[in-house]
Amino acid sequence: MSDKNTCTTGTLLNCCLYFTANTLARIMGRFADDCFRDTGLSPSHAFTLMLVNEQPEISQKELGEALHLAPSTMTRFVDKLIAKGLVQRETSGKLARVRPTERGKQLAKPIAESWKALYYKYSDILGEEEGQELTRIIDTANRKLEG
Amino acid sequence: MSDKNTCTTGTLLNCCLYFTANTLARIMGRFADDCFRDTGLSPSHAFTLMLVNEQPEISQKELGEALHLAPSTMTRFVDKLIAKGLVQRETSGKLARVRPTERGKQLAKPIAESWKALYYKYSDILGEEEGQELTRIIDTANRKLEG
DNA sequence: CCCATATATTTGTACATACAAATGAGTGAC
DNA sequence: GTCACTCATTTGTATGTACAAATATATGGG
Repeated sequence: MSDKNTCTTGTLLNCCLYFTANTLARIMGRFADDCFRDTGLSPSHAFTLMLVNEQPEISQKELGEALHLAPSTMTRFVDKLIAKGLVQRETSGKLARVRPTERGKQLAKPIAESWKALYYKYSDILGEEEGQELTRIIDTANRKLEG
Repeated sequence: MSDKNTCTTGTLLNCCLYFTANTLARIMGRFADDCFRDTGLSPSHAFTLMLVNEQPEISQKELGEALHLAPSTMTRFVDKLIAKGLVQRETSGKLARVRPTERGKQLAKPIAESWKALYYKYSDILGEEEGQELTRIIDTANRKLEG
């Protein structure tokens, strides 16, 4: 008769995908914050810069699509990266294209390393195979849910 | 040779648990916001009230543990529920116990219904079995990751 | 050429959440 | 009984993210 099996709402919450997904996201958020701390960027900003480094002149719309983030969020992200001197925004017509500065390019390697550290951090706990499997399953669900 | 298989960072992101977990959480957040809209509460606040209704005189610490949220976050949540006249805070010693008001109790049913609607909303897309399976897998991972 | 419409971005504002520091309350050693 | 310590809560402040409304640019029909 473990506590785990009594049917209180407390445990019922764990049967709710909204709830478990949010919990996982917050846990991973803490992990990622730790790993990316020495890049001086939050994980999302680091990912943004990573995409910009990889595809210079990418538009903000494209960034938003790649990151599944709202347009206004991309504006704030790019604003912040500009403030840190890591990218430039070049508005050509109605598009805003984003390009890395030299300092931005130099961050490519530290970001890649932080990202790898994050991968190992959760893989060490979940097991590498299981971690990948979990990621794959969630990704598949995301595609379905996004319609 | 679909685009899906080219190895750009854009697709690599989907192999990152931090990224996929966050994406899932945001998608589910939108679903939940929709479903809970007519309760007048955000999903997290609704869950908080649900726990209070189920275990009157629960302490904020216990609420935080059940919801995996930081103590300061619980203070804000309870503040908000008080402002809406749904719960009362009764500080006895160093503990803050929370109890539902009549209006809070009346919300129990609408909240339960919204919750069920949320369940069906994602189950319809993922399949009920698959949704449950996904939830279970994430919950298991959460337990491991929380240590 | 001008209007209607569609598209990309920006701005104002708001919400959920967290961390760190401050407060307030109980507890055990002496 | 007081001092040191721990614990629950609160407060100040900051971050990430979103929505809705505003703006700016393109585009196609007349």
